[in-house]
Amino acid sequence: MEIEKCEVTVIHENVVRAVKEQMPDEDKLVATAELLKVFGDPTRIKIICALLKAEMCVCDLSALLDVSQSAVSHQLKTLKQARLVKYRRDGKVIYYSLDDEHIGRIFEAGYEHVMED
Amino acid sequence: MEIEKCEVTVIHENVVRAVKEQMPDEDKLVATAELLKVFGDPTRIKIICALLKAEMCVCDLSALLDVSQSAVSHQLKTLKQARLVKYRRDGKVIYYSLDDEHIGRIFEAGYEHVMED
DNA sequence: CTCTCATATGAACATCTGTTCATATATATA
DNA sequence: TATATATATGAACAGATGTTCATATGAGAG
Repeated sequence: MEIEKCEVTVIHENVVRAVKEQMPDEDKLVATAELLKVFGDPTRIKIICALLKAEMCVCDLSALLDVSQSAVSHQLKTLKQARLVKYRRDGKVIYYSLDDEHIGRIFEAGYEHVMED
Repeated sequence: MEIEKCEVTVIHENVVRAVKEQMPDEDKLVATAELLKVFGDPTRIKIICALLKAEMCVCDLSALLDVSQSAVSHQLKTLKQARLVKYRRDGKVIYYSLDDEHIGRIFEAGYEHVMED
């Protein structure tokens, strides 16, 4: 009958119950974490920030950010999977752009917070 | 005199130059990535979401989220270091809350994007 | 001062992540 | 078809990350 105290102790039952009712679905929270995680890497956020200004191809991003072509390509794959960027092909060149104006809002929210210190 | 092609090839010089001028400081972008990275974990985003509703102590968070006391405490440390949460002591109990209403904005921006699919 | 309990912390460990390197794919051009 | 170039991809590896476990710290109660 060994029960660790803190696993079970709830100091403010009413608060916990009230908040529990207001909490969004677990799935949605996990999805939100997964989305924001994609913004949480220097290379990726630079790509996002760059694409906020103009659509660009892999070589341009590579030169602009001073990151290898392979690294850019790998990160673009991550961004694609998270549906943050879309692309169009024109001959040999593939142009990437942000999938959605919404993406900018998330970036801005983070950036503004950083600038307010 | 070996130069890999893509490291140097810039297909759209003018675009790259223009975007480069508009890019924020490297530091700020890295800081933004570091900030958003903190939101990119299921446990932490749940803590943030919970504290959006009410200030809570470690035990309550542990019970609410069904995560061990130790894990909650470790994550609160991360959140503290990123200045996302603040705390006040009342006897044995330490109450955590969001440091800033701004934090909610970032969460909401991500959450809303998730809900729009 | 001692006991209890809320919280913090350090080490260990398994997993995840981002880059590099080598190579493959796809498209245009000669 | 052969070659050049833009991009993608898989394996490998080092470093980061999140949890657990054991233990420490700090404050109130007795």
